[in-house]
Amino acid sequence: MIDQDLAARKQFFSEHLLNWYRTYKRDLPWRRNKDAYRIWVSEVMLQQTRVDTVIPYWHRFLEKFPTVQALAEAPEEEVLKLWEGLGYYSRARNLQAAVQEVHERYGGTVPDNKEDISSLKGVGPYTAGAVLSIAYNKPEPAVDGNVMRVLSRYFCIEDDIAKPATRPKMEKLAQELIPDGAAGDFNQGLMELGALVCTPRSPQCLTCPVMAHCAARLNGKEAELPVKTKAKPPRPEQRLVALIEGQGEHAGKLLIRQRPQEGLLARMWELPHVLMPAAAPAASGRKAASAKAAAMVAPDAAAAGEHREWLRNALAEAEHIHVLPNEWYMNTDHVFSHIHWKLDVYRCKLDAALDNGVALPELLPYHYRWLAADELHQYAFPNVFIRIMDTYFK
DNA sequence: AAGGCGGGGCC
DNA sequence: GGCCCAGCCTT
Repeated sequence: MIDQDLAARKQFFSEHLLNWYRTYKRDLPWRRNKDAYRIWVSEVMLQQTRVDTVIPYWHRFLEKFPTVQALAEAPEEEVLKLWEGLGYYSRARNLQAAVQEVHERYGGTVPDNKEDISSLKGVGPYTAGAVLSIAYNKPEPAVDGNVMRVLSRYFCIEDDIAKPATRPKMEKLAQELIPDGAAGDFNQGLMELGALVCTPRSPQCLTCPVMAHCAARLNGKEAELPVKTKAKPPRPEQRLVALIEGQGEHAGKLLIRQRPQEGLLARMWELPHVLMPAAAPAASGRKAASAKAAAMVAPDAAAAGEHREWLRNALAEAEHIHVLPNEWYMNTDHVFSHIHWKLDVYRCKLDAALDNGVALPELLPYHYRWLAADELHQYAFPNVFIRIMDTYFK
């Protein structure tokens, strides 16, 4: 394509996308004003998370922490609790740390320049560009997955968008397209088009404001673009969960623990569980009754016996929690991007004959506590454990 | 460059 | 029930 055609194609895109956005944009709560803090919170929540999921979280979060100062001074457990179920919990911890820095170093005003805002925890190229353009109308690109998909189609770019090296190229292009004085609306329009029209599968080209000059469409390649290598499948982990039921003064309660400070689901609460080493092929465990019904099939007797023994030994050795596992209760799955937990849950009692104290020293990796049904709201749990405990408490 | 880090929606 | 959606961090 000669330069003049490319320039015209860019000009057409910028103009028509901006007009389309201003006519059809959704009425989202964080679009009601230009408060940089409110927009920042929305952008962090929207990382890897859909708009419909984010809206109720955003309302609860802003109601509880309406200002930079309120979030800066909040206890971390409260922040984590309001993030419960959204996933990627480091986003919440990074956001609070960053807001504390804004409170202390910038007097509560979110920085309006690339260098300062990019130095904040959890603020990468996308979030920096989004806040600068949407809140301050600065001509900075905000390239997320939607934008890469839209640009790769409209300009028929065949670079693999899963490769980090593709990003700078897309950012340069996105910046060149920003119309004078309209960075915020244009950047939001790019993402809005990706979310509503130029969707990952079955793009709605006939309603697209820039279809007339879309290179992928003109070449019949809108379904093949963007090029994106697939992620590796998550590695499976068989885990055994102890549903430890209190007795005596703890009757009706379950034993829960808080995860370590760092790593997966850091500082979240959960039911105690242990990793079961990959079973030998001979004792693989579960009746292969039609794969479809596998959702709730008990392990066979031999596998359940191995499970109970492993659960008892592992909890005793690693945690000094001595349990007597009883009957299998349920199974469920929890899939992360990189791990696939297959959980078998066993009802357990503490072994009265052995050390069954649960006021354990801080030296242990986990911190244990008894939980009553009406105390569930006080702790932040990953959804998978909420499901199990809801089932148990009815 | 590659891997760690959650959870939900669509077909 | 298997497919997809992905920014920022650390290593």
